[in-house]
Amino acid sequence: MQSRSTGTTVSAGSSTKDAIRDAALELFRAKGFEQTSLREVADVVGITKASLYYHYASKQDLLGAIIDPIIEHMRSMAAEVDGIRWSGASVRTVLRDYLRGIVRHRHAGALLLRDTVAIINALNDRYPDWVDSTEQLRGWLAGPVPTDESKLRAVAALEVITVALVSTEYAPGAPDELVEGILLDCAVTVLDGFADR
Amino acid sequence: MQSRSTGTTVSAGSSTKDAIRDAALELFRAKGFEQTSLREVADVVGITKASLYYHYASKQDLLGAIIDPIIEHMRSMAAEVDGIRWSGASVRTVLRDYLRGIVRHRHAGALLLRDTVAIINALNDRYPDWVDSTEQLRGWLAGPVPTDESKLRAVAALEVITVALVSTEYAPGAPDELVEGILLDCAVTVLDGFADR
DNA sequence: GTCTATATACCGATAGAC
DNA sequence: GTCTATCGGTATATAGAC
Repeated sequence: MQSRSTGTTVSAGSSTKDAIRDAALELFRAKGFEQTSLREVADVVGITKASLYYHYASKQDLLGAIIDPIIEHMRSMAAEVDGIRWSGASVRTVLRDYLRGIVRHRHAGALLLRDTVAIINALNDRYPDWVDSTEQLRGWLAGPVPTDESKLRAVAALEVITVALVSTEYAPGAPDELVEGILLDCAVTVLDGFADR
Repeated sequence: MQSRSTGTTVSAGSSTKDAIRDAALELFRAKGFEQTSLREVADVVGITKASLYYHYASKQDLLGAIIDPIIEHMRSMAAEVDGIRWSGASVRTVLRDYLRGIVRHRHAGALLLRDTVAIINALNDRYPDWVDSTEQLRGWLAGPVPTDESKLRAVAALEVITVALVSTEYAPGAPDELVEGILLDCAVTVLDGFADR
C-alpha cells in the first residue's frame, strides 16, 4: 500500500507516515495532546500541515495510531480475565501478563497515563468501552467477594504496575527484567497484604 | 482587599471569587484544564467572561488559586524531609504526613494527577521548583544508599499514596481513616519489600 | 462589579494547483 | 505527496459604557 519508492531520507528505513506518528508521540508526551498543534508536528517532520492531512484524516486518527496498541492490550486482558478463576496464582499470572504488555507499549502508555483526560475526551468515540475494560480488570483483581479494602488494594496494585511506564526516568540502568520482577513483587504484595516469597 | 459588601446572593456565605474558583475546579476535573474555556466557567457562575477577568487576571491565575495549596504541601514536605534521618520509623511518619495532606487537598490533587501535563505546562513559571520538590522526596525515600530497586520502590510507594485522590470513586463508603490506614500500609510494605505489622 | 463589543491569534480542516 | 491559501470556529484577553 505504501511503496518503498526511491531512497529518500525521511527516516532510517521508515515511511513518512511512521515519521509523523513518531514525532507526534514525542511531542504529545512532552507537551500534551491538546497543547501540541499539527503545525508543530509537521514542522518536526519537515512537511506542512496540509501534507500531514494526506496521511492522517484527523488529529484523532493520528492519536489513534499511537494509542491503539496499548488500548488493545488492555481490552484483551480484560476479556481474558473473564474466564479465569480467581486465586493467588492466577492473580500473579494476570498481573505479570498485564505488566509485560505495559512495558512493551511503554511510550504510548506514558502518554495515556499523564494526559488521560485529554486523550479519553478525544477518543471516547473510538473506544467506547475502554473505561469498562479497566473497570473489569480492577473488579476481578478485587476478588470474588470485594470489600473496601480489597478494592483499594486492587487500584493500588494497578497503580504500582504503571510505574513501569516511567521506570527509565528514575532507574535508567535497570534492565526490563529487573523492573518487571520488582514491580510484580510490589503489586502482588499490595494485593495480598503480605509478601509470599 | 475584598469588601464583604452588602448581603448579595453569590453563594452561601461565599464571595464571587470563591464561587469562580469552585466552579473552575469542578469543570477542570471533569473536562481537563485546556478543554475548559473561561466562558464555560463564567456560565456556571452566572456571570460573563469579562467579569471573571475582574477577579482573576488570567486563566493561569485561576488555576493557581486551585492548585497552590497542594503544591505548597508537597513543597513543605520536601523541605521538611531534608532534616530527617532516614529510618524505618521516620519513613512511615513521612509517608503518613504526606498521605494526610494529599487527602486534605483531594480535589485539587485529583486534577493535578489526571491532567499533569497540561497543568505543569501552564504553571511551570509559577512553580519553577515543583519538579525538584517531588524529586527530593523521592530521593529521600529511596534511602541513604539508593539502588535501582530502592528507587523503583520509592516511586511505587508514592504512586500508591495517590490512590487516596480517587478513593471515593472505587470505595465510596470507606471513611478517610480506613483509606489512610490501608494505603499507608501498602506504601510502607512496597518500600520495605515485606510487611512489618 | 458586571456588561457588550471587539482585538488578536491560533487551531483543525479543506480546496485546488503542481 | 507536497504545497499555498483560506475557511470557519473558538480561545484568551482587553476597552469602555453603565
